[in-house]
Amino acid sequence: MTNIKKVSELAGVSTATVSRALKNPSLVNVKTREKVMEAVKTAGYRPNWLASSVKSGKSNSIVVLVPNLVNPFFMRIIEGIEKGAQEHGYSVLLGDTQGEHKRENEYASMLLSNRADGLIQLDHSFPFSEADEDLSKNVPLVSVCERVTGKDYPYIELDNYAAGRAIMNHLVSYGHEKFGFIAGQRSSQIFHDRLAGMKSVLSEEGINFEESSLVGESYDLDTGVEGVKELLKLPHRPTAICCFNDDIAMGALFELTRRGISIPKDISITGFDNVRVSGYVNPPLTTVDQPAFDMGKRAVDVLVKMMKNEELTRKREILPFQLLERESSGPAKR
Amino acid sequence: MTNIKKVSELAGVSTATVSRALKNPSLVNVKTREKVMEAVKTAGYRPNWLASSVKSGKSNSIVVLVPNLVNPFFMRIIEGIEKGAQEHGYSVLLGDTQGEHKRENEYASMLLSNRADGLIQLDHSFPFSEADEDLSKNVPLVSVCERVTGKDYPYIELDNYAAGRAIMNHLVSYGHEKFGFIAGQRSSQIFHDRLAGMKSVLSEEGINFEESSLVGESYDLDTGVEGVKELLKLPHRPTAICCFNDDIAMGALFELTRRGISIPKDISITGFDNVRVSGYVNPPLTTVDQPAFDMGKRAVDVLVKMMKNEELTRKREILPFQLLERESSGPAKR
DNA sequence: CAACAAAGAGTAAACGATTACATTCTACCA
DNA sequence: TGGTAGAATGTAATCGTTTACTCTTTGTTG
Repeated sequence: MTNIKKVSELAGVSTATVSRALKNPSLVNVKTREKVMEAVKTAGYRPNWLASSVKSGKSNSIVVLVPNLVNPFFMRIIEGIEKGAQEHGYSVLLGDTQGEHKRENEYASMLLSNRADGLIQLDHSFPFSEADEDLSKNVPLVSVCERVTGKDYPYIELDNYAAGRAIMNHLVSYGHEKFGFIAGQRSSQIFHDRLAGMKSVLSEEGINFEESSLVGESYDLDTGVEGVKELLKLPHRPTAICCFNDDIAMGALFELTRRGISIPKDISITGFDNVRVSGYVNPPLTTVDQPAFDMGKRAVDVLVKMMKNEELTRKREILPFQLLERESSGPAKR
Repeated sequence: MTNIKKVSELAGVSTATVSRALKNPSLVNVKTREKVMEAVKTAGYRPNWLASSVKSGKSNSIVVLVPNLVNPFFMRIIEGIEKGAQEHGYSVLLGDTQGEHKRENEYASMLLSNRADGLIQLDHSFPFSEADEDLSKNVPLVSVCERVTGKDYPYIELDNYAAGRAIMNHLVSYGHEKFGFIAGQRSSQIFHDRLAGMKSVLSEEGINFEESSLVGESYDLDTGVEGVKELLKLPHRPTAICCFNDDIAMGALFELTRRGISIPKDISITGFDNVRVSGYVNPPLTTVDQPAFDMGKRAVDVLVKMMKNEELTRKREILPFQLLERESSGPAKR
């Protein structure tokens, strides 16, 4: 192992000088500096990151808790996180939780053992009730997409209420009156926000919201398939189906098409997230674009502030969304 | 900060005893052990991971170099890596390279500064020619999917040659004679393997391979769209299009459908990877299933062996593939 | 020319753990 | 009863850096 001592001997100076030459060059004489650099080069020396970190007490790493890596929307967020982390000089530790509390706890405890300095979650589950009590303390934690109910951790999201309204306004303007909804977990805060937004438009239009028209409990393609099956059994078949993400919507689209139901002629479909492939299915999905990359990047900005104990100007960051009216939605069939 | 010294004072023992009680309990008397555990609990002590790592010289972390996080096939591999790493007690550092050598180099140098002990790449580009020369040494490195040409780093992949043959046999058995190919980077080894497999079948069948039928240079949905545009301009329109991954295939499917060309009646399409959504487009894609999760997990197994300086029984791990004959391929139009 | 500031470099003490070695104590056996 | 093995614990060195503190040298100013 080539350590700082070897370099110092090679350069004929003390280890302190080597360290200064590398980290704080202005403190050492130009000629010595050059000698040191020369020695560094010939020795092939790289400062031991572990050692510096132990000294500073900072690992310069952040953990990202992701329920599921295969979701391209999450991954886009993580790309943003990665970029932001890199710019701030942090590394990203991947915490694939698969939704298990045990794993979430494991990754989160990295904060307590100095393996990581902060945590970003793409879920709303941490810190959960049975979580390690030390972790419920004021650790640097930021939520993206979701917010933690009852706690006041900062979070980055978009105005899901407004987005819900936007989708529903769009459909209502096409004359739809009978809706189906395929959703994810009921515990999700953003689910309630979006639904509330949609309901607000419905009530303005004097349209009833029926509990039976809300089906589904998770987020994958199959949820869309099963959701459609359920919705088609309803006494009044919906003319528009709002899905809470693009995967669900693509599943729904698949099942409807398979049954010979034409989109959007017979039924309109909307998604959410604007994952890339949603623009390449037939027909392309009407959906809400979320600035996923930016959300990730902003999350890091906020987290870095917290880790540096800087004051946060606000706990809540709302990013803009955009309704993409594509071909999966159209005039209601009468 | 609660450190081992505080705990030792609280328990009325030396720091050595505390350390032993935690890491090597059999060396400590039961009663003392309990006292220590008690103190650990009341102090809320967690061993400082950085400090232990400095001592051992091992960071117990591995870096994963990914060209692109949004690809669900890569992400499935990474899920496998994550799982494997966790089981072996390693953490995963995310290295999103976006295909840039500079970034690859940055992440790879984590190995030299003790920030990580090993590296897994989902790409074939590292170590590239201009790479830091220290990195070209014998570092623990495993490639998944791709292999590094010219070097003998271990790699995990499937028999792409055979998979290429399987796809082509399938199409030939449907009577296809005129093919189009939409591919990714020419520098990719697996690309050549698959193409060679396909060509071998063609030559057995006495079918000519035309250079002009091979288009495309990257891996995304647009590559499929553009590829189709190009292929349709050919003097003899292909009756089957082989795409080198599912994203390309879905792009192709999208563009063909948009032009009113019916799949598979007019043209058959095949993909590769079996990403989840490929079974939920209309029609579902004929593709090759790769055991992505297992590939990731196996890569970690191999890497861990390397990091422990154990002997590798073999450098090359070939995993089984499966041809999924779905509805995007069918009898050739005559 | 005395006095003092500033620059440059070295010494040694941290950081928080682990562990080789030394020490103490008990128990057992000849 | 003396000797020894083994268990249990403490002391202090160590990992590779960083940095507070000290010392020397040089330059500046009244």
